[in-house]
Parts: sequence; structure tokens; C-alpha cells
Amino acid sequence: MPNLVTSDRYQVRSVARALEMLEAVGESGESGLSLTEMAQRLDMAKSSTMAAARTLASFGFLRIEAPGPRYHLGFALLRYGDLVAQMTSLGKIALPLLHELTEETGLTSRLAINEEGYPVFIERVDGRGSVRFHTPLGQRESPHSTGAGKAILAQLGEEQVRRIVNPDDLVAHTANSLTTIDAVLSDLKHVQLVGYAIDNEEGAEGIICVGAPIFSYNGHCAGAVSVTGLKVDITQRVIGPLCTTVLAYSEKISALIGNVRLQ
Amino acid sequence: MPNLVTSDRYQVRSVARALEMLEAVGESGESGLSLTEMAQRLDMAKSSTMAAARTLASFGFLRIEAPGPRYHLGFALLRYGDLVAQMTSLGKIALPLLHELTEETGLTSRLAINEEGYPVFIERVDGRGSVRFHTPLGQRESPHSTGAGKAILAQLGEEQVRRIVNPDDLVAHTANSLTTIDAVLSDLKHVQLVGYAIDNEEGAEGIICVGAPIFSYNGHCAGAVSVTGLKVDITQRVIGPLCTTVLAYSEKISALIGNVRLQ
DNA sequence: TCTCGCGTTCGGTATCACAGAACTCCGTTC
DNA sequence: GAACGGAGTTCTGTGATACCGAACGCGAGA
Repeated sequence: MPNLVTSDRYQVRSVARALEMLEAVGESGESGLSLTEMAQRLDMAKSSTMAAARTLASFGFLRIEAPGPRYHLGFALLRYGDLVAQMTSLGKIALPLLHELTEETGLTSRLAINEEGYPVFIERVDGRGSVRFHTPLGQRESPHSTGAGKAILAQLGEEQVRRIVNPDDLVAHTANSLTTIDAVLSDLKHVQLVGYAIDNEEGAEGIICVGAPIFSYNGHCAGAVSVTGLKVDITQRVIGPLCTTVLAYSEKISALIGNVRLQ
Repeated sequence: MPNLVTSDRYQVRSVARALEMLEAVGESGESGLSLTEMAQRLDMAKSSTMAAARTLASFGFLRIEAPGPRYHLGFALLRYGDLVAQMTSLGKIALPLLHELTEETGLTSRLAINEEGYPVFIERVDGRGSVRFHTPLGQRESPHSTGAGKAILAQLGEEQVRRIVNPDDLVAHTANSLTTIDAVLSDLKHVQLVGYAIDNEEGAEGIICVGAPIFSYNGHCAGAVSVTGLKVDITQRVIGPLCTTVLAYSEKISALIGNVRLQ
């Protein structure tokens, strides 16, 4: 677990264990976990595990499903997730435009915020295609192999990019993956020139993604909007207009959140 | 905080405090809370508060926003909420139909699951109207003053209804509110007859809601679907067809999740 | 019927969560 | 510019308590 801001010292052990428990249950997926399974994964005594689980359950963070009780993620998480989405004003403002963008392109569109240079997707509108992209919300995604990530990175200086892009992550997922920091930097130069970023099967085979940055009232890059689709659907003939469309929407969203630099 | 399933004994105090902290931060809304504000609300020492907050933050459940650090709900909650939504197969299956329903009616449509007789909304598609209904997801709503709640209640026996509907909650929010258990029961009889439930300004002035139950493969009531709109938009002329539409969609969803009782 | 594995309860103990005091670092005021 | 107040942070002692292990009850298979 990466510590985003804070140090390890002066933390509450039992709280951390409870949160690890949520992680474990989340990873278990649909099937959920039994008490003993949880205790084994967390390397705790069953009795301690139950105390923590009951606490989480009484707040709705876990849901206990009889019989032979199995633990699932609780609906309180749904409520809090909804709260976060509502509170993030960028998401609130941009969502109608995401729907429009998907309507217009037929592709899955997503909105990412800029969290210290990393893209964190906070809204998603699924496209018409039968393929559903597994794109979890709320977690940091790869900065250099997603359209949104590259759109955000392109707004930063070279030394910041070097700090954010972890050399260990520059591995070849596909034939097109960027595997050196120099390749990333030169790609970002291109993004700066045209205003949008293309992930041409760099993150996953057969998947293309176009992203463009969103600027807030103070000129800072607040995030990015992107569309994702299959290579077979996004032919060379449509990629040009698609980029123009995404860029237009990113500018619309920027304008909505008060950016006046445009025009 | 109601204890859903578990008893108070054998819980972990520090975990409960941490979760209360999340509640407090959630209630604080956009502005977030400072460390001292949290400490005051939770009646804890600042140092203890900070330890808990740091633990939550290191797992992404809180987000620390400099300067003069203010604490907000973290994006991990978004991720978990998304996970819950994905895992709840009813929501996954019904969402496209909710979109259709909103498309067809122009109203906000919602999907509730049946949690021990209470409606818990897990999906929402906002209508075209300029009014946005504040309808949080993931928490138990009133069973007797919402369309979805009444649709679910109507599938239960009288003694179960008496157990679920708290007499203390039978207060008059509006002139149309049902204020006695007998009024509720007789209303439910009507719901059983026609198959759908109407909340005619019972929960809030000027707001009408039509709900219909969803049945799973085993014939149990899995939840309900409902549409919500302003009284001025839902005239007497359209309410009839609207009810038919909602009922039709509830049957479609029932069919999709494997209910074979229909036709 | 016996047994195994599960969830649950309970009591003792070492841990660690907590409070409080001390400290630093602002911004404000006199 | 010094003094002040209020903020966040660090540190330490200690008593509450989170944890473990053992025992219990129960249902499902064998």
C-alpha cells in the first residue's frame, strides 16, 4: 500500500487492519469472504477479525450475508462513493458533457482529475459497443500509457515528469509501449503541440484512447477527458475528427469551470 | 447509527471512531474539516485524531488538502463504491433499462434493492428537467413515503410491514403524508391490486414518484424501480400511462434477472 | 454417532491507542 | 518587530483495550 501523503509513524494499527480487511473483501469480488478466510489473509486471530468485521458491518462498510456468514462490501461505500463524486465539482460539471461525448462518438468516455500528476478517473460513461472496458474509478492510473495521463503529464515540466514516471513502470505491455523516459518525453512534446494525446495500443493491445487536458480558472491543469475504443472501431479515417472532438469537449469543460484563457 | 446486524459488544473502538470520522467529514460537505474541527466533533484529543486521520489518509479514504490541511473524503471511497455497484448484479443488469426509462419519460429513474424490507437506492439516472433531486445512493430510505419503498412493502405480509414501519416515522411531512399504520396498510392493498405504487406528494411537497417491484428468479422481491418528477410536470393526464410504463420496465428487469413468473 | 470445521464467546495480558503537554510555525495585532 | 494566539505536529507515560488463545455450540458430512 503506497502512502500518499503521510508517514507510517503515528498511525492506528487496528484501523489499518480494518482497512486492509476492506481491501481483502474488495479483492475477493462477488463471492465475498468467510470469517476464517479473512483471518487467514490478514494473519489475525479469528476473534480479532470478527470484532473488526462487526465494527465495519455496523457502519455499513461490510455486509454480512447469511448463511455461513460471508462478508461483502457494504452499501455505505456506495453512499460515500456517491458523495465523493457529487462533491468533486469538476465531475458534477463535466458529467453531462461526458454523456454528450459518448452520444456523439459511441465510445466510452472518462473524466480524470490530476492528482499530483497522476490521472485518477472519477466519472465514466460507457459506450454503445458490446465491449465494456474494465476501468475502475478512484485510483491512480498509469500516467504514461493512458490518453488522459499523457494529456496531464504534457502540462508539466520535464523534471516533474521524470519524478512522476517511475522507470520500473516503463515495461512493454504491447509492441507500441513507451519503454524509455526519452520516448515518453518526446511523445509529450507532440502532445503539447497538438493539444491532445493519443494512446495507440500502448497500454493494451487493440485499444486506442484519445485524451485532452482540462484547465481550471487559474490556468492549472485540473484533469483530462478521454475516450476509449477498440482499434477495429477507430479506423485511420476517423481518428483525426475524433481528436478534434475530444479537444473541443475538453475546451468546453475548461470553459465551464471558469477557464478564460481559451479564445 | 443503527446496528444493522451485529451487536454492540465485541467491536473495535478505534475502528468505530475512524468510521465516525468519515461520517463527520462526509457531512461537512465540500468545505471539508480541519484537524481541530474533527477533534471537536468526535470529542477526541487532536493527537489521537491525527493518528486516525493519517491512517485513513494512507489508505486513500481521506484526502488531505493543503494548505492549513483540510480533510476531505478520499478517492478510495469512489473506487469501493464503484466496486459495490459493479458487483451488485441487479444494478449492472438494470442500468441500461433505467437509461431507457429516463429517455422515455424524461424523469429521474432510480433502482432500489430490497434490504430487509427497506429500499436502498443503488443506481440513479437523472432526468432532463433542470431540477436535480438530491437522492443519495446506498442508504436505507423511508419505506412508506417513497414509491420504491411502498412497492417493496406491498410484497410483504402485514406483520412484517408492522415490524418495518416505525410508528415514530409516521409524521406529516406534507398534507398527503400517511400518518397511521392503517393508512399505510390500506395503501399497500391498493398497490398489490394494481402492481405499482404512487407517492403523491407524501414524502415532499410538489414531488410525485411512481414505483414498481422487481422479482428475482426465486420469486422474491429483489427491489424496485421508480421514477420521480415534479407535480407540475406529471399532470393527471399523463400519470396513467406513466404507471403503465414503470410497471412494464419493472417486469422487463424482473425478466432479465431470471424471473419466469411473468407470462 | 462421531468428527471435523465453522462461527462465536470469554478472560487474561501485553500492547498500543489515547490524552496531554511541549514544540514549531504561521498570521495578526499592538 | 515583538508579542500573541491558534494552528498543526511531535513526543511520552499509562491505563484502557485490542488482541490472542482456548473453549464452546452447532451443523454437515462421513
